[in-house]
Amino acid sequence: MVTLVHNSIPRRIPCAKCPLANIQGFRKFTGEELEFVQSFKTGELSVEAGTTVLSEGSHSDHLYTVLSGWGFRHKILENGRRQILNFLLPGDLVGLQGSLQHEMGHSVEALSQMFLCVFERSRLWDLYRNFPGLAYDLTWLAAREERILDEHLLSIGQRTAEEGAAYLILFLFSRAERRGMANKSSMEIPLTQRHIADALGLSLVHTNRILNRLSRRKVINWQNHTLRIEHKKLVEIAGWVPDLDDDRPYI
Amino acid sequence: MVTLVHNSIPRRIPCAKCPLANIQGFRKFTGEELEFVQSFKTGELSVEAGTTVLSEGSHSDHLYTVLSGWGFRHKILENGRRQILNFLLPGDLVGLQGSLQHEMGHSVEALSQMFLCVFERSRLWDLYRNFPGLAYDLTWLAAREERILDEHLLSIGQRTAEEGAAYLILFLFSRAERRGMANKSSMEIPLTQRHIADALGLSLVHTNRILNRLSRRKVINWQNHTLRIEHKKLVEIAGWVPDLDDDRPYI
DNA sequence: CGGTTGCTTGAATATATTCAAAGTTAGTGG
DNA sequence: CCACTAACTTTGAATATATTCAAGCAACCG
Repeated sequence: MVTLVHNSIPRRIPCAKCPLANIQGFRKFTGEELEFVQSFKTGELSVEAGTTVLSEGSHSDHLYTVLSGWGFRHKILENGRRQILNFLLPGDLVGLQGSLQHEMGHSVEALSQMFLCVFERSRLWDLYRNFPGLAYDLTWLAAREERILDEHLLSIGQRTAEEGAAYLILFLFSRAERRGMANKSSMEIPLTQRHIADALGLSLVHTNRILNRLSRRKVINWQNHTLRIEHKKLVEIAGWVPDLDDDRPYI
Repeated sequence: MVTLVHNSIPRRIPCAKCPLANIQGFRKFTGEELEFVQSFKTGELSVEAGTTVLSEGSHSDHLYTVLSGWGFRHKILENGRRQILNFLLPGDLVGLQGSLQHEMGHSVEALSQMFLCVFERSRLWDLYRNFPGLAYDLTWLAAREERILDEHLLSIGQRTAEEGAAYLILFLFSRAERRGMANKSSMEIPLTQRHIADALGLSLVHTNRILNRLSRRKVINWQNHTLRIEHKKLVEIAGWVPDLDDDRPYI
């Protein structure tokens, strides 16, 4: 299922022409950093929707940056219940945890076709020794992920099902918007209600009823794979506080 | 409420005699690192139980390492509901997130008297530039926190209340044990049921019933502030998988 | 003591799950 | 083009899980 890039995107994008560089709000590399990152990068990976990119408990020699497409991180209990931990969008780093520790603590699955940049774990130490700016970025990315997880924990633990759903939708929307994958009120979204349920820790049936309630009240409109939102209403329901970030780095 | 150290621990512990260094499983510094950390450290802080050490939304010029005592990180919704995100024990880093980003995304409160090492945020960049090993450690610590949060998310989202409680108790126990603050089956624990409830995202009443059920079945015994556990039974209920860590760093 | 904090219990209610079944949609192959 | 399948969504009904409200109890502290 895992295949090398062959068609729509050239086999090897030079980092100088990284498509992520054009996204507003993403940090720019210095010349030396760019040169290093180019050598750190050993290839590209293309996976189809539904593919498992990394498995919990495995040990990977690579880490990745999402170039395009959607994915998610998750963990599964022995009884089969699945918790979606976070969603992955372009610019997100994949597998850092597994690179620092023995094994991956979670699995990663593609929600749409994804293109990923492949980096060599073995050269991570070079990065730390010679590129403190990039090292700082890695910590920054880990700290931001921590912040997102904090917020999700707050959502699942303390918000009502409806508030949590509203929050999650706004979260996905704002992340997509920043990457130019959504406009003010509508976006293409490759999730099913099952994913929402597993991210919120709710049953599929209950999630369906909550989403329908929001639809009937014209807060959202989710059809085919496009989601339209009434931003103002959602913000009110979710108690959303926008997060003003620094220029965000990627590698 | 925040006071400088004055009595039981001397005003300034030299890093060479850091009490954390004696804890088994904690990483040792090289000579140069030690020298830097000593200069990075600008003081110590002692706080009483109940003190808020850092507040969500604030901007702190310091970061901290817990030298002794218990604390917790949390976030609060406008309606007053509180989610405990994680607990803090000796060796844990406090406020890294706030040092990398504009503001703290969560608050930190002491559960017992705590002693903390105080570091200067402004010198963080020196650390990255000159001590790649320490920089790596910071990323490692952030990645480990991420892993813990992943697990908590799994717990709250997918485990039953009883499984979640069992998991949380084992989690606290294993962390305390590694620091020599617990023996095989019993420990001093400064939490109330309110803290357990807020960490699990359950109401106080329900948490009480769940804990009593575990008590009646002789799985746990929690009286005064000491907790005794039947390790084997808890592991079975929680579906606990021990995490074999590297030597863990601290700063 | 009196006041506060934390634990416990019952009863009523609300929220969410499970089970079961049917409706919808998109894709596949004859 | 239709029949068929698979994946996803929707609904109802029964049940389980968890919350809220209210009250009482115990321990501790000044």
